[in-house]
Amino acid sequence: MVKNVSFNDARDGVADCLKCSLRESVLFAKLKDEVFEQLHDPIDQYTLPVGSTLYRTGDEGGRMYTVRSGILKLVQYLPDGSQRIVRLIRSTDITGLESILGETYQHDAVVLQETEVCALPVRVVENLSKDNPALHRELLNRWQRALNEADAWLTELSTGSAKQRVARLLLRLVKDTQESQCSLFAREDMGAMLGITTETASRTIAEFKRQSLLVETTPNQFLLDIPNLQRIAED
Amino acid sequence: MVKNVSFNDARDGVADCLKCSLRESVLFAKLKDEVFEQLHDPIDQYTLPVGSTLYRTGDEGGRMYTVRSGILKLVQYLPDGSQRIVRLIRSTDITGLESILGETYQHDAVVLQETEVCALPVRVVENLSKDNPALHRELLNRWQRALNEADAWLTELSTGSAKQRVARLLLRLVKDTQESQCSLFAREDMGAMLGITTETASRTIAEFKRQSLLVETTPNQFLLDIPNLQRIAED
DNA sequence: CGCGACATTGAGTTTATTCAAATACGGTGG
DNA sequence: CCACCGTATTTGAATAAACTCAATGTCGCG
Repeated sequence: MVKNVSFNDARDGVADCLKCSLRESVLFAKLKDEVFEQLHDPIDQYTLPVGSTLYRTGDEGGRMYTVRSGILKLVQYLPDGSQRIVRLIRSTDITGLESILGETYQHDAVVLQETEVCALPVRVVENLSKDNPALHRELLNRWQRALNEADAWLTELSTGSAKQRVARLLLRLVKDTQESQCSLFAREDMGAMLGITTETASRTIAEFKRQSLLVETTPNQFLLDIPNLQRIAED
Repeated sequence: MVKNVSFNDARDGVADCLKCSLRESVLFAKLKDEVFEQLHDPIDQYTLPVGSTLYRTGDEGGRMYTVRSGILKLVQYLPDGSQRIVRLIRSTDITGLESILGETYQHDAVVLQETEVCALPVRVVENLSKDNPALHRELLNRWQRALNEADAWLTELSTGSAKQRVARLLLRLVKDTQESQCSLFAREDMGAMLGITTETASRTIAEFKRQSLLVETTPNQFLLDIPNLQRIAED
């Protein structure tokens, strides 16, 4: 069990959106330079260590977050206390969208790999989207993206045998990148993503290693045998 | 396997939104009467029989649908052809939201109980939402609602033992209604909702019946023993 | 070096799946 | 109205998969 670290003191400073290296792929991609200069509400940047919590279920955040780098898990809990990871948030993703509706956060957002985020006050996003149809449309896109992701987790990661699920998770982790290289999560987290136990996750990964479907190049960096993993994922 | 029935000939006519009995709870709830009178694009109404398909994955629909009555399943398919039901759509729900982004539909939408829908052309919704912040906000709400639902299916309906999942599904089916009464789906569909086999779904339901957790009052109408189902769902 | 956290492995048990058979059910046509 | 057909449900038995609980290994860090 990972201890809860707050991120109060992780503030790096005010982001310079104009010079943002992710400007192309971020929520604000379509905005003109002039618009940024109207921003009097500053956009804060944070760096969050592994195990820290960006926000918690039920918090009244009032902020959405753009992830610049790193990985977060969105976690929900069952009445019996067991956890289920419902989504991963990665570079260029946005999380906490629900706060724009005035809702409290629906998940715990916990850092799996050191993460840099920009905090966007809801007020700012609302104002901007009011007279920026492009931004507004981008918001809808993000919502739909989250929904597609949620559906994919159901269909791909919560259906079929443990071997299939693990294979599909691995393929998902490298899909975007050209590389067939990726790093893995703690077995407990993999279990919580796939709806299987920690032990089953571990056994499956261990077996994949023995079959050279996974080869560890450097610590926690794995090369995947994509064709054979695909065969497992599909049949 | 249910045969595919198109709904081409199911058109009932043009809806009279002003007199809509669901006006309060529908996407257009907050619109003023005058606005409806500006609608030159008519809103068609359809009645769909069980087993028919409202839209298919990949269709370029250009329409969203408000469900007036009945139940639809949203289905996705795995490469091996097996199906997974990712959500149910019921009275006052909207489906096909993705079409407002110009995307094709992400699911097959298949009728489980005779369903009445109103078809909203994307063009109409876009125009209305342009100068109706309330409608616009309602759209966002619907998106978030779908997302919450997707997450809940993952957490509640795809986690834990078959007994727990079935119990949670049953509780979900009566949650909105005051009654502890509900009708059940085909076992094959229940399996596809819960990520279990048809046989396991059947065995579990049969066992619940023997334990009087479910009592059939009239054909396919069941009274639920909610407290005991809750016990099963949670432990 | 040794501690603590995590990963792996083992053995036994439970649960779910598979494949097959039997039963119930709804609707149709005689 | 009843017999019959096709479909869905239920049940059975054997098998396979995943889970539980416990022990052992491994790795990084103080």
